[in-house]
Amino acid sequence: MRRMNEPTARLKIGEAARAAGVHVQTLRYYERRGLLRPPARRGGNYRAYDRAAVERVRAIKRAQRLGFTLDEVEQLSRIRDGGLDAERLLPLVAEKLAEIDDKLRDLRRMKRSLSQLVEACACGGAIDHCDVLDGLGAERR
Amino acid sequence: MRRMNEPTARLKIGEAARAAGVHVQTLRYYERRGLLRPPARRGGNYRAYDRAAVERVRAIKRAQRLGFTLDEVEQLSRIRDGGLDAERLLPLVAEKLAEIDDKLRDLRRMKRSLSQLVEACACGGAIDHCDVLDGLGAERR
DNA sequence: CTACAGGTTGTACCCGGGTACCAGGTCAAT
DNA sequence: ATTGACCTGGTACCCGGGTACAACCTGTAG
Repeated sequence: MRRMNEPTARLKIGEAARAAGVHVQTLRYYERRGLLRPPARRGGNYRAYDRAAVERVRAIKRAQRLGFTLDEVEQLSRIRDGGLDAERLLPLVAEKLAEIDDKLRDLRRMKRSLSQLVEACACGGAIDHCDVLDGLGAERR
Repeated sequence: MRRMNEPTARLKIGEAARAAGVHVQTLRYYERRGLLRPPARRGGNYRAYDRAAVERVRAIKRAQRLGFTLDEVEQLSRIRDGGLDAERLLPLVAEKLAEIDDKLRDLRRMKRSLSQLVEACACGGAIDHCDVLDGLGAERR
């Protein structure tokens, strides 16, 4: 019996792309960029992806949504593969944490403004200092 | 006496750009895109910006940092200029609020992961499931 | 055997958001 | 009157992150 539990799935590129929620070309693009190690090949020279690759792609997209560039994702992974050198890792991560805090602050401010706007609208109201575009037009006016 | 308090500053483009923290070409680009109303002109056909324009640019940059595209900023301002039509405004804003919540969630998750990573490093440690890249490599592994 | 979906490499293009560069014009100081 | 910093419009280019297209190959179903 030659069957372990899920012996590394072997997805074709189209299947992997669907599984990861990206386009086929995106996978090839990541490979070209060095973000994704070239997968094994199987019959017909087809790329054979495993689940881990799919997860990695999902992770990349997540990191991207969080404001990391692909270059930064690359750095992070290189650091990890190089054994997580703390000396190199910490500054990078600290910087990212600071950025994240900035974004959190801005987003919270924005959320407050938008919520106020919605409320004002709901109250039928004249929103003359709407705080979102002239208001998003000024820190404070 | 022909002097009110700050009678709308009249900044040249370079001054306005410095004040707003962007490049001169960015102001012209925004003008071309219709994001910035063409400012008055003064002697020598120079653009004459007032403080409000500068504030608007700062606001645009803020909105952009929050993940709004320039097109969206345009929409938001058009809505506002059209008297803040609640029917049109609310769906757009609601969508943006949802997006903002998503981003907040992701950022908080990321922050947690990165903080854990930093701590683990500080403890000198082997961070094998570092939750940031294979971990940022997998939701849960 | 043929059709057809879906692979392969390669190169070119697109979009958003700027940037760079050019060949002048302008204004203030010297 | 000249110099230098800054302005003008116009056009071309760059970068990140894909996307499209061409020309060919593969493997399964009918």
